[in-house]
Amino acid sequence: MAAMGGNQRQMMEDAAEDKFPEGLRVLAVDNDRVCLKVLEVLLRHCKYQPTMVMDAKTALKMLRAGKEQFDLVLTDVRMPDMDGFKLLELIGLEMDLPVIMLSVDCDKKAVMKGINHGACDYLMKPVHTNELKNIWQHVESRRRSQAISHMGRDNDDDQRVHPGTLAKNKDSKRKSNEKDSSNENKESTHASTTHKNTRVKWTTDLHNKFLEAINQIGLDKVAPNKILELMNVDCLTRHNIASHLQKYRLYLNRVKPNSLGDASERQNSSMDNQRNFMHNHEHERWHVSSCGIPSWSPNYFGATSQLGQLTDSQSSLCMGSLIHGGRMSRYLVPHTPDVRRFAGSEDPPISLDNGILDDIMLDEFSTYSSGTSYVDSMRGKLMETSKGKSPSNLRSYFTNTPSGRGSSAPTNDIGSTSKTETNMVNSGRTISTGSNLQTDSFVTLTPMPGGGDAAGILPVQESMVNQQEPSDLLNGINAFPSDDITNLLNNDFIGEDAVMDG
DNA sequence: GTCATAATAT
DNA sequence: GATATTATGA
Repeated sequence: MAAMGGNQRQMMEDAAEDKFPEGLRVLAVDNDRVCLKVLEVLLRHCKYQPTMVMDAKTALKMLRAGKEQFDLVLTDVRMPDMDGFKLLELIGLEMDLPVIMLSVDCDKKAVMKGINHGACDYLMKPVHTNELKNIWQHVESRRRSQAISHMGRDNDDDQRVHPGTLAKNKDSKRKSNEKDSSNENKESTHASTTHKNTRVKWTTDLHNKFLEAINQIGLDKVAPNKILELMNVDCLTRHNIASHLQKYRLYLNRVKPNSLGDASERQNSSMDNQRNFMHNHEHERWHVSSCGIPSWSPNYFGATSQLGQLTDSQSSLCMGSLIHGGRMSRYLVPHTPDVRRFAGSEDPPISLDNGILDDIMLDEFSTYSSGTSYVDSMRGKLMETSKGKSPSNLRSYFTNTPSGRGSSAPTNDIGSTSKTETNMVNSGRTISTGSNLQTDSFVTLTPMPGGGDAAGILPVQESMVNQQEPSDLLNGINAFPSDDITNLLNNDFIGEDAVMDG
């Protein structure tokens, strides 16, 4: 690594001298035909090789296609289909290319926005030849910094550079794939448009699409390629899906381990339950879960982050209700996006007329609020917790993932883990009762292996959730104390007839 | 297509 | 440092 010094540097310099500024390949994007023409003339005048495009989407397509290699992108800020900032952002995400913004607007904010989004320069229109003469420097300096960053690495012969601003590429150990991409790169000395292997962030939207696809296919027939097809999302690969699917399955296994009891029997009875449930709770089943909150963490499939995402006021609303001996339904209120409606009111409307679910629920809660010894003891613990003891040990029961550092065999843990989880459900619930938990500890409540996970699995279509009546949501959520209910909820995803409404 | 595990992010 | 998430390779 350190052995590189002179030689490579010299080569870089040579390359730079050979190629810049002449022949710099510039992709210019502007929806204004006249501006574009002027720009083209100027660029040619500067001995660059301009390619002119009138809209950002086309530009992006060209860049993604990679047929032509570009060294730099010049883009207008204001464009109808996709503005320059968006284009800038996407380029930053997917490839390493210097982007220069063009605008008639010399507003400081706009400039800052451009720079913050990763633009390497911001030029005012009309652009002058002198300014264009210098743009090659951005390419050169970027190239240098790339080379330097490569010098710090062993034998890493590809052209990838720093992580992008919005997504980081992993560019360390790459094996067979690496060869492929470096071969591609050899087609041209300009590697600028090489795509980064971005790390996919599974946002709620993405996950919803994923679930939607699974629902369409049926969990038993599901396969990465099919999902990929149905999801129809650019930039996603089969591998991305496979990885996510793997995680999803692990999750399902964890919350509904087949190791407990007779799997087929369980399945059948749950299916019956499911039908009943679907009949009575046609809406709840899909709405229980999703909060429509953009980022799911730490337990994506469990609803863990839902409370984690709550604002302070929402959290305190939870606490308030709980502390006052409220029923479960109350503290669940904040799970819904509709909580804001209640933020200022004492009692959200709660209806509990959902037959079996509510009976179960009421049973559960009457027991728990009337103070059995078990509950009392747990409450005691709770109070300790709320006095500052970290409940993280409890949390681990809920957030426990079978994969530590990838080395453990997930399936081995499942049986025992989930059993523990099940046992912990009550304590989890109790915890929530009395303490003024921090959001973090609160989070532990939701992913109960029972309905909690059902809630987690169900993250579908936030819009639906948003429209949902709080009472519906509550009824759905309230289902989770019951194991049976839990099963049937889980079966919404497992059964073939799990169809998402809407 | 699935799984185990490595790499990376939090 | 532990854990979660995602990528990768078999």
